[in-house]
Amino acid sequence: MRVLRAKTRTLYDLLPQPVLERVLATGTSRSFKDGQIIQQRGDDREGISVLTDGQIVAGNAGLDGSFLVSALLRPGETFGEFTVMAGLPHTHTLWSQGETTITFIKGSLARRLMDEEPAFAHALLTIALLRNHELLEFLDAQRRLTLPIRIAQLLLTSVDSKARADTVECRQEDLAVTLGVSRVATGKALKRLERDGMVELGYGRIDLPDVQGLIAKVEADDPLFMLPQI
Amino acid sequence: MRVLRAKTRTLYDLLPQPVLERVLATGTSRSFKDGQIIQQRGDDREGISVLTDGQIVAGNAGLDGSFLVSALLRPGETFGEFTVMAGLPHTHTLWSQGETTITFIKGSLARRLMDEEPAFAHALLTIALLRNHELLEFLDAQRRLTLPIRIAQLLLTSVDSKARADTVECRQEDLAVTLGVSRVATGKALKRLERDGMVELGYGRIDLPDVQGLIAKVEADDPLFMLPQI
DNA sequence: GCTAGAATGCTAACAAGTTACATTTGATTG
DNA sequence: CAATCAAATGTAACTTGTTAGCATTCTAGC
Repeated sequence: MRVLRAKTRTLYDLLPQPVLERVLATGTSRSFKDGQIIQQRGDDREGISVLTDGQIVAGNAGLDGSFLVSALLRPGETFGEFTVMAGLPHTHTLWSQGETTITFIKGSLARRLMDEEPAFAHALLTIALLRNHELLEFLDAQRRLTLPIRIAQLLLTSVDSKARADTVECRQEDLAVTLGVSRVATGKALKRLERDGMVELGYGRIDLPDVQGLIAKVEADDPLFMLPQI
Repeated sequence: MRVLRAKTRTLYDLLPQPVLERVLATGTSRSFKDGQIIQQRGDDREGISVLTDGQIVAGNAGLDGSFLVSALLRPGETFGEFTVMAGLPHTHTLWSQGETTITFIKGSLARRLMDEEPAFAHALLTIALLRNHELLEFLDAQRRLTLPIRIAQLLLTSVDSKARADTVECRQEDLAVTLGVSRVATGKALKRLERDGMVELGYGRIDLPDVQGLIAKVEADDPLFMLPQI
């Protein structure tokens, strides 16, 4: 599955090298094969995990047992912080996509580390706030914007915003999963964008023949839409 | 408007008194009359604000200009942290409900304060993680659970979980706003709960004649549903 | 070239939410 | 103590998204 999500800042970007090394050295490394369950919704094992290699899918079972994806994690991203700071159980079931490795820092060690390395606490705060921002924007978009516009926003995150035209290699299914809607709805919305000349649909790819026009269209509905500039 | 939301931990709960006093003394106090705009979506003024008195509604305009509420803030709650730590603009327009007072700590001072008072950084991290958790649970519930169940969860947050029966004084509109759905959808869902004998609808009030039964019903769909235990 | 599996397209029936408008409720008042 | 009116709730027509099933198109690999 292709990850479609704006790149976020992670521990790798936010910590000075020596601190990062100390953090990773404090934890213990664990590896998972493709499709293994890393943790279950409701687990209350206290600790902070850093994904060091591979990819993780986060989600939960719906009422009918089907699995609903909530997020995709990439190397450098962390999870489980709130088990340490807030004593809350894990909200999501995580499973590995391909070979993955995580570094697990158990609660007591994590707390000590935060006291001794203010930069660590600082980085975790920044990450939590960024994630918060992302969640709020997502929720907001879901309420305020139509599906075609949300799809356009998502496509634009994987594109050179200066380009005149570009191509995104992804399946409609990938878009659907990230936005939490069905593939059928995604297909319909893409067709509407195609009628407006904003995209051209291919097999496993979507061409954006007029990136600037698409940006303008999105900004007309969401004036504060900004492409991530990290 | 009645606030329907589980009580969360705030700076007031998380900071030792002397630190709290220092934090509040570092900022400057501002007051707003009922209905005044405190900040606009997109503002990028850096600073952390603490709501010290009154109530704030957060939301944004939809495509048609109508206002969509995203959150209700209560005394002790903070906002704007990510303008300081992540350099991001405000996601929501805020406006005061009734007379409100906030304490605004501008970016540079907030950063210094976090360095000098680790407890402050610590508390902000806890708050951010709790909010994260709340947002993830909300998003998750929205995808996985039906509206009647989500409404039941919400009603149960304002009720004595030990009681046999109880009453919630709120308008259907209040429930609708907190869940981000229309009042009509809320009414329909409540009717379904009424047919199941789980609620009795009044004018500006909802009776829960069988609190334990309602809890059981919710837990059947969301086994990890837990009443807030602060 | 063929072909099989993957991805997309289409349809129909249904579910759930929205908007706009109608009705009921209960506090206020002459 | 009716009459009134704004607040709250209810109803109906419509929109959008969902599921399910199947048809079609694409492409990597034989």
